[in-house]
Amino acid sequence: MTPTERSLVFERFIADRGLKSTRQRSLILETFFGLDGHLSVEELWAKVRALDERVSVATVYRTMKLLSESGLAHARNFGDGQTRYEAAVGREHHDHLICTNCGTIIEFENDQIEKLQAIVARKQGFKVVSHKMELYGLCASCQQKRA
Amino acid sequence: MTPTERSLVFERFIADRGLKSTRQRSLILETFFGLDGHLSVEELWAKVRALDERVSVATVYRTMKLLSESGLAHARNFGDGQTRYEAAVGREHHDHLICTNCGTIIEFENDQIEKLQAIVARKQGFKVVSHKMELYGLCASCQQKRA
DNA sequence: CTCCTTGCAAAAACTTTGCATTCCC
DNA sequence: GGGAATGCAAAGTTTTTGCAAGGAG
Repeated sequence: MTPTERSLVFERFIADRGLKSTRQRSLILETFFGLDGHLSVEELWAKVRALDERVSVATVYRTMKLLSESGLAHARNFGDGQTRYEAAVGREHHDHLICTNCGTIIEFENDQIEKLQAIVARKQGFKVVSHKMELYGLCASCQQKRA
Repeated sequence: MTPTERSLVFERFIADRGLKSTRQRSLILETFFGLDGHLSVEELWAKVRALDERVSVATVYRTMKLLSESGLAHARNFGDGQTRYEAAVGREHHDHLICTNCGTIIEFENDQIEKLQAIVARKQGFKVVSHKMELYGLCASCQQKRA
C-alpha cells in the first residue's frame, strides 16, 4: 500500500463517519507511517513536534485511537506500561519475538499457526477479529554473551 | 501443587531474599489462590478487604509483584489498562480468547501451536522462555446479541 | 454557519514511593 | 533491637476529558 493509497483509506474512513481531515491529523499520519517500529505516543509526539511545535499530545492520542479504529494501525502492549502503535497495512500480519535481555524485536509470520488459531476459536464459538502472539526469550547474540 | 506446597515455595522465596512473612502477605496469597481467573489488583483488594479491612492497596501491589517474581503468579495485560494476575503453578500453560464486547476470558491450550512456536523461534536463533498469545473477538453469546 | 477538532489544563485511572510506625525474626 | 513491612497520603505515569476558541466542509 502506497502512502497515497493509505491516505485515501483514512480519508474515506474519516468521511464515512462525518469527521474531518485536518492539518494535525495529516501530519501525525505522515510522521507515523514515515517511521518504523513500535512507537509509544510519547515518542511519536516528539517526532511530530519537531515538525510542528503546536501539536498537543492529546491530539496525538486522539488521532492514534482513530487510526487504530480504522485498522491502519494496531495498538500493542509489551508490558512496560505504555501503549505502542505499529503500522498495520502494506505489511503482512505478523507476530513478535522479543529479547528480554537487549529488547530486540523480531517480527515473524506463520500461516500454520494462524490456521490453528482459527480452529481453536471456532471450537469455542468465538469469532476472532485480531490476535497477538509474543514469544519472549534470548536472541542469538545475547545467548552467546551469556554463555 | 497443593496450597501447602505453594506456601512452602513462597516461604522459601521470601526467606532466601531475607524478607519476612507477614499476616498481610499470607492473607493476600490465600485469597488470591482461593479465587480463580484473571484478577486486577483492585478486584483482589476488594476480596482481601472483605476479610481484613485494614489491608492497604499498596500492600496488595507490593505483594503481587513479589508473587510474580517468585514465579507463582503471572502478570497479564489484556489491553484494558489494568494489570491482571493469574495463578501460575499447578496449572497447564494456556493462552486466552478475549471477548472485546463483554470481557469474557476463555483459556485454551494447543500443543501444535506450541510446537510451531518453538520451530519459528529456532529459525531465528531465539531461545524462548515464555510466550503470550491472545485472540480477540466476539464470544458466541455476544455474536448472537449483535446479529 | 454549523459542527468537528484543537490546545490547554484539569482530571482520571492505575501504580509507585517516602516516611513514620508497627511488626517479624 | 534492627531491619523489613505496612498504611497512608502524596507523587508519578499514562491516558482521557471539559471547555472555549479555531477550523473544515
